[in-house]
Amino acid sequence: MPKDLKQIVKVAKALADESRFKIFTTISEKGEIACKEITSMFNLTQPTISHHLKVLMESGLVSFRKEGQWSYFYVNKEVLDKYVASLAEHGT
Amino acid sequence: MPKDLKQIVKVAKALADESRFKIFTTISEKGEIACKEITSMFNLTQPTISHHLKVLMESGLVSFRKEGQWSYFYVNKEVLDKYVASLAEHGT
DNA sequence: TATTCATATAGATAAATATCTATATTTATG
DNA sequence: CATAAATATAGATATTTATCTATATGAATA
Repeated sequence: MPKDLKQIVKVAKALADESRFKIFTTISEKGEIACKEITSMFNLTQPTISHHLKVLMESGLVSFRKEGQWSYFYVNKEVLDKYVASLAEHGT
Repeated sequence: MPKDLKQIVKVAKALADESRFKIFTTISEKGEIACKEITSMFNLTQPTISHHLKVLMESGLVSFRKEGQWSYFYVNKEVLDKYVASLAEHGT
């Protein structure tokens, strides 16, 4: 059993909602994206997007940098890679 | 956005609970294991284990074969690999 | 400084779900 | 066939959570 089990499960949880998974995919595809633009792409309110971003951030999967009044979110690839690697152990 | 998004999210959901993740890991490590033995390894009742196995099965991550009164559960590696691959696209 | 714009937070609510107890189902064996 | 053993199902409950509206915070600009 991995010792960072809780961290792994946190990442799994972050990906375990369809809306949030789509948001994650969008961030990944864009490289960097502001909350505003994400909100414009989904049929969800700004606070709901903000909530999902928070969950993604708390899992470590996503980080952000502040630039003026904008927050630009991006995928933290090391965290994703670590999650992927920890699962890949169980594959072929 | 992947077209089998719902399937991917189902797998993510299956892994998004600590107990269930541990059960999954145990199945993977053992190769094949009966419900009974899993139950003996966790501080959860047999119906709860049975519930988690059902969720894992419905995600496709786990399959089983019946042998007499025992059900032997095992990881469906193609499904895991597909999940891992779909995530790895977003990594380095 | 007043206003607008981007994001975050608070609080409410409905839906999902992890867990339990009790019971059913299925298979092996006396 | 009766009993035991392994697993599944039903139903209840408490917790989690996805979403919303309303509001706060912080930054830019007129």
